[in-house]
Amino acid sequence: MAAVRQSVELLEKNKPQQERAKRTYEGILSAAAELLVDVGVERISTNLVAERAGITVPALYRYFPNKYAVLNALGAALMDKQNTVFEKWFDHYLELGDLQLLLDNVYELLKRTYDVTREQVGGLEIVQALRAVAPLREVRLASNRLVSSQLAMIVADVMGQPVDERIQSQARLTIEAGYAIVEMALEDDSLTPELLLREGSRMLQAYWQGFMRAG
Amino acid sequence: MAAVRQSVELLEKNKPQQERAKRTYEGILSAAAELLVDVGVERISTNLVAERAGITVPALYRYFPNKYAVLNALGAALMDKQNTVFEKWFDHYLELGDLQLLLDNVYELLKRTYDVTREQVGGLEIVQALRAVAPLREVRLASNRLVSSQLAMIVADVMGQPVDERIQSQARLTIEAGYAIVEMALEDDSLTPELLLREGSRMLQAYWQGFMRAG
DNA sequence: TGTACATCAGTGAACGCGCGTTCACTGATGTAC
DNA sequence: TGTACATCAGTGAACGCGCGTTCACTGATGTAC
Repeated sequence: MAAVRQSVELLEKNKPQQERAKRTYEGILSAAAELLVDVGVERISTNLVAERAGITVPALYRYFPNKYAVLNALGAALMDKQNTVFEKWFDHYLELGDLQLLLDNVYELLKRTYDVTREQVGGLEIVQALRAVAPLREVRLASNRLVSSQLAMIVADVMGQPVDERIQSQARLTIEAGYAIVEMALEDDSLTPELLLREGSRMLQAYWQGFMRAG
Repeated sequence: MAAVRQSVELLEKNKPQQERAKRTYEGILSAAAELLVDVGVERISTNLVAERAGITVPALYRYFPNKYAVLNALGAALMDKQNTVFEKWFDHYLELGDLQLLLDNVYELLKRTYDVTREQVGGLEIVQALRAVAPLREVRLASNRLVSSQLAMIVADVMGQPVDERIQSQARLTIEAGYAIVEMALEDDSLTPELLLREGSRMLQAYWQGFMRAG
């Protein structure tokens, strides 16, 4: 009797080609981001998005098959930015082949991730929609798994160890904890973001410090 | 022009008094939990909930003013269970006045929180709805703040320190990270929950170990 | 123990509204000649 | 440089449906006498 959740098309339809179309496309994403803040995931609709973007609904349907595809595009763009921050940071400090240098600069990573998420309108709401909306959940999971397996591989390589379950889950946990810390810093205004990010980086440092002594 | 998000009534209306009413009330909550799994937060509606609970919609409105109140009741019940787990664990190991004992048993706390969330139908979905749905977000934040300020107070007391911002954010971060770990263990089936919870507890231990040496 | 009655619990029917989606269309843009 | 034409972009109108919410109501439960 349980209704099986139908799979949802998340891919975009027509790509915008002309200048005007690109503005429309961007306008849809901006409107969606604003509405995520103003009315929330549970209330957002293609009608509302089109109205706020100043276009008619069929124009939206030209580019997106449904509202999940809009949220997906929004989420994918933000995750891309976050992943880029991570990769740049990682590559930069890895140059010397010394993991300790990475550890010493965890705060910088958290702060940059925080900044990039904060700069995006509705950044927090987007990230939380990725957690809560089922068709998007898998997108987020896949992205986090990818990043953490890259992390696990490189760390194992530098330390001359095999990529076992232990190191995989350590990497996975690190990524997940990192995002949780950033989200908390965005969400909670009773403590300053800097303080929370500081503490967060101390936590990750302490975690890896033990591993590096043991390994 | 930005639509201001209206505040939403989250409180229940009539409390069920007779036996039959209690069954109806519980049936509403169970139906909502199932639907959270089957159709997701963005699709759940009072109509769907009433239908699945085997009652008519006005019967639901007898107890809840809207769907947010239903989700709120569901979320509050789960957070209560989680907080109870925490408090029992905390009080139990604090008896000897030794924080180290608490640290040594962090895994147990995470595992019990994991279990209690897993046992609730739609536990993960409920927790994520609490994050993503704005009117509920504050409920979750308030609960986490309360628990972490209690933690901060007791820890400061045992260590003979004042409750400063530093210790407050440390406690806050611990609670938030704890829940993030549990949620990841529930969400990701590519790594075993036990392994992830183990790693999670190692992370929290390493974090506090440094604090206790320093303090 | 029986029943009348007050209160509690749930129903059926109705409402206006915004939702997602599609259609045949008009208008804008860019380019081949 | 001008224009005809193909393609791209967006519109207006319409649809059936499920949504939240309310109403006057019937039926169930419990208790005073």
